[in-house]
Amino acid sequence: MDKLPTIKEIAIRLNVSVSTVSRALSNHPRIGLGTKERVQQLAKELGYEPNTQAIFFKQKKTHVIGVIIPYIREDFFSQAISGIESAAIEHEYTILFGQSYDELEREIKAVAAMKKQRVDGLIISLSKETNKYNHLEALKKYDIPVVYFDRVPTMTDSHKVFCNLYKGTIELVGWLFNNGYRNIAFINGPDKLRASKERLKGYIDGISKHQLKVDMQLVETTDLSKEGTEMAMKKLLNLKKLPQAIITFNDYVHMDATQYAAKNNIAVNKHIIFVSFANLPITSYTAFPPLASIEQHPYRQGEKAMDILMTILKNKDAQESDPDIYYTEELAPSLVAYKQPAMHGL
Amino acid sequence: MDKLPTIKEIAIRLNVSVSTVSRALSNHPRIGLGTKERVQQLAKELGYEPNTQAIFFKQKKTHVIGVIIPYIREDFFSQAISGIESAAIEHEYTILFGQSYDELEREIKAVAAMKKQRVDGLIISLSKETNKYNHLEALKKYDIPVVYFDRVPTMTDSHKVFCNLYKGTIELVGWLFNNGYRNIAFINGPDKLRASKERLKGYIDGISKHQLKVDMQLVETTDLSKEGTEMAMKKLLNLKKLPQAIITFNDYVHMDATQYAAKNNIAVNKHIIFVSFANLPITSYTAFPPLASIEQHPYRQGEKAMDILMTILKNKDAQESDPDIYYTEELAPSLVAYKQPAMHGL
DNA sequence: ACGTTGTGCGCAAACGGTTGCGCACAATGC
DNA sequence: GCATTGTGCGCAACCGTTTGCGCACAACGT
Repeated sequence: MDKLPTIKEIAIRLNVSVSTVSRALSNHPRIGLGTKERVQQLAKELGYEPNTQAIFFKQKKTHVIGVIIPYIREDFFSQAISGIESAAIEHEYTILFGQSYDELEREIKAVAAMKKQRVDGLIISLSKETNKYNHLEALKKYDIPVVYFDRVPTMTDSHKVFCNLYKGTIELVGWLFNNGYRNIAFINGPDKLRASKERLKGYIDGISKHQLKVDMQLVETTDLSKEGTEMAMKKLLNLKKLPQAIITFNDYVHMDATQYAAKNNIAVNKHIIFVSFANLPITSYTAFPPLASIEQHPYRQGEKAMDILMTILKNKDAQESDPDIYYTEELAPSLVAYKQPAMHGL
Repeated sequence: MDKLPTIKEIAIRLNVSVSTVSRALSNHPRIGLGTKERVQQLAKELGYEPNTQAIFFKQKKTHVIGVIIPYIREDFFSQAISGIESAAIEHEYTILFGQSYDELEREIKAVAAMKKQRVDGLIISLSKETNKYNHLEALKKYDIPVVYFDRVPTMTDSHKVFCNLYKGTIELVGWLFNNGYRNIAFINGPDKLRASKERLKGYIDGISKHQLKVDMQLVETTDLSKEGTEMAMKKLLNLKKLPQAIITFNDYVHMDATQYAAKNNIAVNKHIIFVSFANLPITSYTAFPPLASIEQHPYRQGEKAMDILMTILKNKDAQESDPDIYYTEELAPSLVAYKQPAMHGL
């Protein structure tokens, strides 16, 4: 409870000025050797530790970066934040944490909180609802750079890291094709999501690439709820010609879809095979794991986002900031095949 | 890039002193109505927002609390942090995030980082390795209160929130007994873990309570790795008399155990039924969900921990802090039964 | 002996606010 | 008419640290 030792304390005890103490501690050349030693000695004895709050305040820096994600419970985001943290530690930064729960309103509040705390930078994965960016533009006034990851905005004047799901989907279709599947269905996410648009484009181009006909009856969407997915599955299972394979939007949809299929007496991964996105570790324990999945490298996305942010901050310090440079890092997704599917339907 | 408006700015423009501006903005009674209005008007026009860093610095507060957990990827902890966050928002606090990855060394570094940032308080769930508390004791010097949750220390002079797993285990045994099971095995976690000790005590007392004989052959331990769990299962499946039910340390062990059992031609949840701890949402998608699970209320533990921390901080502000009061909140676990098991072996 | 250069250190401002105290003036009471 | 009380505002210190500048003194060259 007694006051922490300050530079002033040391100054008084040693009968020197605070500036001398400050310089002695930072090894300034103009300070005599003897004085330096006495200061450093006493500092050690007193267990002096500089008040970083005061320093940061003076430097107008906090050494804190904000991270806002939709849901920490989603494995994808907890991996991403781990990647961010690991990069942050290397640069001696710490992380201020906030969730948007996919709600714009919460996102705005979280951004405001970060602004209040004067974070040095912000890394964010946008909420599903985010359709305007005033709250994020506002950070420019405070000179707080923003790096987006995974759920990135459409505007080009922003720094971002993401996984190219267009290519990923093409790869997934290709893998199915190469394993002999032709009648490939797709349960996509909500239309307005960038992630959905990319996947759809990839699906269409992937199908076309192999000289197959794109049949929009094979494409359903889900709002990502269990019910939405079941409705989509119902339609697919009611088609005259049952699909041979189903691509799902992500592993959560996958799990709902396969569960529904199983309930409806489909031999999952035999009768119809399922492939997905996300590569959740947990799927290996599920009753019906996807036979292939597109890994989106959340950890690496997080690391990259932090690296970019650090570059921006360093440049800013060096007054070399060119406000017209925008960093974009596009990661290649990778297809993870869990098993070769038993050939079927050929 | 141009400077943010400060109180000084406003003072100069209005030709009043900074103190007047400061008071006008905080509605001090001694400031004339006219002046107040002019100040507030100009502040609005300029988009003035107080520099919280400066205020916090002066007040020696940060309005930030640190949270350190072992793994954010574990659903339990991501739920807990969500609970902490929700309570934090209510009190206008933000969260500085850190993981220990169950390593003491990392925990120490994370604590040091929090200390550096001068968090107002710390909420922590200890790493498995943590056997000494110097790094946490050190926070006392900085007057940073610590609240532990779930993985709490043994010492009594600490604030803590946890779920009584002793009672939970007794309940689990009782549920099995009531459903007709007698030959109940138990795969526990590492002996040194408090969580393991509690469960073991609960198991023994639960068994005894129903006039059954405690047979230590039915108790195995795992280091929580897949291999460790498989070894434990192997021993249990090799007993002359196969257990009728198996209690596992948590849902992760459960999944490894049931997977192993299935591979060895055990009809999981028929031949032997499985119950567990943790109540992961994901288990409902798994091939072999536990028939009952002990919910440990991570979200509520997080909320509670934050509430306690807030009480401590409030009292400290009011100078009413009695350093000898230690808050302990013991949550009752709840048993969640997924299905009534088909009666068996009677 | 005098200017030059180097060495060791202190003064004071600055970062952006808050706050105790005091001062000047007006209104009030008696 | 004089003391009292209230009103409106400014001065200056303070939080803990950094840093430009200047001062005093010594060592040096010539």
